[in-house]
Amino acid sequence: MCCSYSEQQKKDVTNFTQEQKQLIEKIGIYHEQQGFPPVVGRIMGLLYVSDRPHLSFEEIIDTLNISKSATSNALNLLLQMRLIEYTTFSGDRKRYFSALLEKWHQEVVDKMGSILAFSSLLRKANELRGDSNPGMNEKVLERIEFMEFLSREVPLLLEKWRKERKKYFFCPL
Amino acid sequence: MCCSYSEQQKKDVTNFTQEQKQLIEKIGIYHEQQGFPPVVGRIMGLLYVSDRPHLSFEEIIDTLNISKSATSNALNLLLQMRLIEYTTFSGDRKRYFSALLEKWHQEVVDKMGSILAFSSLLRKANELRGDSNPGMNEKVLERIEFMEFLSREVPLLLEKWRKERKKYFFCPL
DNA sequence: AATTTAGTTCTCAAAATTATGAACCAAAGA
DNA sequence: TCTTTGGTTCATAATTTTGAGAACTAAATT
Repeated sequence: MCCSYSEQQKKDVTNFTQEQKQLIEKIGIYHEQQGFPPVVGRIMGLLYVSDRPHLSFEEIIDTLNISKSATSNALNLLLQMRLIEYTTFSGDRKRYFSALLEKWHQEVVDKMGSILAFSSLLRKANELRGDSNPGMNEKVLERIEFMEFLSREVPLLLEKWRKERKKYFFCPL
Repeated sequence: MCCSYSEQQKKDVTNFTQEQKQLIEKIGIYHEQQGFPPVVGRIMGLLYVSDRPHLSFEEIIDTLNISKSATSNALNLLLQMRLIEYTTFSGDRKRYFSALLEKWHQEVVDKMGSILAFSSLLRKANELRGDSNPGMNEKVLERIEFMEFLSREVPLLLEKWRKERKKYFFCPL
C-alpha cells in the first residue's frame, strides 16, 4: 500500500500560528480544570483548533510532542468517555481521530444524573438524622428539592433546544 | 470562662452509627469527584450528616481523626469557596462551622459561567480556522450556540424555582 | 507573668498522578 | 521470512498533591 489517506491530505499539520498554539493550551487548561490530565486536555485542544477533519495518532504525537504511550492512553480514555471518535479508511491501518461534537447534549443529562445521585445522599442524611434537628432537615430538603427540580427541568430544556433547532433547519419555509 | 457553647451542648459527637460513617465517606467521595481533596470532602460529609447545627474545629478533628493543619486548610478553603460558614458565640473563642446550604443556586449560575468561558474559546477556534473547514465550523458553532442557549435559560430556570418556592412559602392563602 | 486555647504556618514525608522510553505485539508489506 | 507500521503495555522517573507533626502566634485565662 503506497498512499495512505494522510499522505494524500498532509499539509504541514504542525505549523500552527502562535495564536492557535495558545488556544490549544487554553482549551487544554479548561479540560484540566474539568479533571483531565494535561495531555488529554491538549489533545482536545488540538482536535478543536485543527482545520483538518481528523488527525492520526502520529500527527497528534508530532504536533504536541508527547509520547506514544501518553497519547495511546489519552486517546483511549477520550474514546471511552465518548468525547472523541475515530474514522478509518480501507487500505489504511491508521485511525483518524476527531472531537465528538454531538456528545454535548448527553453530557448535560449525565451531569444531572450526578446531581441526582448527590441529592439521594442528602436524603439519606436527613433520614438518618431523624427529627433531632428539624431546621437542618428542612434546609437540606430545600436543596434536595432544588436539585430534583433541576433534574426534571433540564431534559425539558434539551427538548426545547431540539425543537428550536428543528424549526430553523428542517422546516425553513 | 467556664462553660463554652460546646460544653453546654456536647452529646458525644463522635458516636456515629456505622451507617452514618459510611454516608460521611460517600459524601466525601462525591466531593472528591468534584475535585476536592479527601479531607475536604469528609468535612462536608460530616457537616451534612451531623445532627448538630454546627461543629467546632476541635470536634471536626476528633470525629474525623485528621490533623489540625489539614483541618485548618480545608476549612479555610471551604469558607473561601462559600460552601461552609461559621457562627460565633460571645464569650467563646471557638468558631462553629456548618454547611452553607443557600449557596447552591449561585453555584449553578457559576457553572454556567464556566461553560460560557469554554464557548468563547470555541468561538476563537472557529475564527482562527477561517473557512478552511466549513463543516467543522458549523458543528462547533452548533455546540457554541447550545452552550449559550443553556446560559440564557438556566437563570430563567432559577427564577422559575424561586417563584414556585414563594408560592408555597410566602403566600399560602 | 505564665499558661492555656484556638487555631495558623512551615517542613517534610508519603502517596498519587502523570508522562516517558523501552519492550512488546499483531497485522501488513516486501 | 523478515521488516515495517500502528499502536499497547510495562517499568520507572518526575511532579504534584495531600496530610501529618512540630513550631509558632495571638488572645484569653490563671
